[in-house]
Amino acid sequence: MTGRPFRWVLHVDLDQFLAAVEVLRRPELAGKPVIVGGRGDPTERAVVSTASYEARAFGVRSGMPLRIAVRKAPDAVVLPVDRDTYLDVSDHVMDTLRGLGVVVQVLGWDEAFLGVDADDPEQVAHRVQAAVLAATRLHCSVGVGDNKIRAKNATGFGKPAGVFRLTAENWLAVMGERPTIDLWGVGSRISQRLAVHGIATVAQLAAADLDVLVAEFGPRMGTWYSELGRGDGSAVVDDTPWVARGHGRETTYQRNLATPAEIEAALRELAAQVHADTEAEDRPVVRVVLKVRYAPFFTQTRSKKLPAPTRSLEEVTAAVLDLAATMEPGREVRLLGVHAEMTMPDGGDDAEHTPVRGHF
DNA sequence: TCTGGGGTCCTAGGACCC
DNA sequence: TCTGGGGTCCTAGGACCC
Repeated sequence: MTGRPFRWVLHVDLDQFLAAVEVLRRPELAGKPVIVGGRGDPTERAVVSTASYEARAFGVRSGMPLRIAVRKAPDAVVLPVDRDTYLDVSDHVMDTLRGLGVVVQVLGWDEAFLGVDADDPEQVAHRVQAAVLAATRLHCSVGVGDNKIRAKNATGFGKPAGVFRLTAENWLAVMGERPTIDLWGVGSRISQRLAVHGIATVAQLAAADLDVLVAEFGPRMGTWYSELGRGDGSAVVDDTPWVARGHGRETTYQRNLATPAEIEAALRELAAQVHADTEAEDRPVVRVVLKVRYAPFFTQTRSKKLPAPTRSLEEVTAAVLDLAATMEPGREVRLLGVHAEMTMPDGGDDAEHTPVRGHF
């Protein structure tokens, strides 16, 4: 199945997902500030994955260093990230959604687009919320849109546990005066570059000269940002299971690596882990990427297409060590990452591509 | 304040060929 | 001696998302 456009797109987003799952299995945490991040040790180099609403009241945000978070909320309970549990709960949620007879496009652990042709999408949204709550005791918010962009942007207005509709009719009224960074796919850098051209709000982006955007961002991204400003986009919902283009492993070391021997040992370990991930999918590696973050904060990447696709750990490791030979000698290494791109299975690359990166 | 780990996609520019 | 224009492939780096 390759997906089709729907009359309505629903964007379902679980509220404070990781923190909510932790509270479910430890009911005594209900109502308390809860922070999920790293290994649960706020003295380590790690960041917040999710904070409960009570912790957010202290100014804790996801992506914030754990050390800073506990300074803001000293009484918060800090818990380690438990990926396997969240994945199990996520599967249960997605199965529940599929059980409602809608087309489900999974976006992440706690998010999905639903394709709906009903006359009353809010009624479907409330049915979705009730079903998810009954099956998992988790609350979710639902954005209703006439395409995926509007549905995705609508969800935030429904939080927590609500429903909000955003269509061509009310897009500018609701979004027009908001800063461009509120758009899905516009981050701090792009919003700054837009501001240089006098584009600070969504309405200004919607009215901006396409030539200016294309000159600044290129033909593809310029056109994309122009559409984003108007809320235009695809209403195709596709339930084809996601096939990863590659796998990577990254480690930030609690103490920087200094000697060539410890760096090589770390690279061999990462290469072996990545290789195991590609083996598990039974697809050969076509390209390897090495990412190095030198202390304190300077990142380099090196990549290399392999002469031929390979399944050999020795060849993958050799390519990684080859790339590592260009690393700067004598500098302390804070982070190492090894990423492997794999061949795509036949017909696995015909999905609709969106310049919003990283959804899966 | 000091920045994780899992990803994807886009662009610029160099090398090379005709 | 001075050197166009188009295409493709590849790498490095940037930006964004959850």
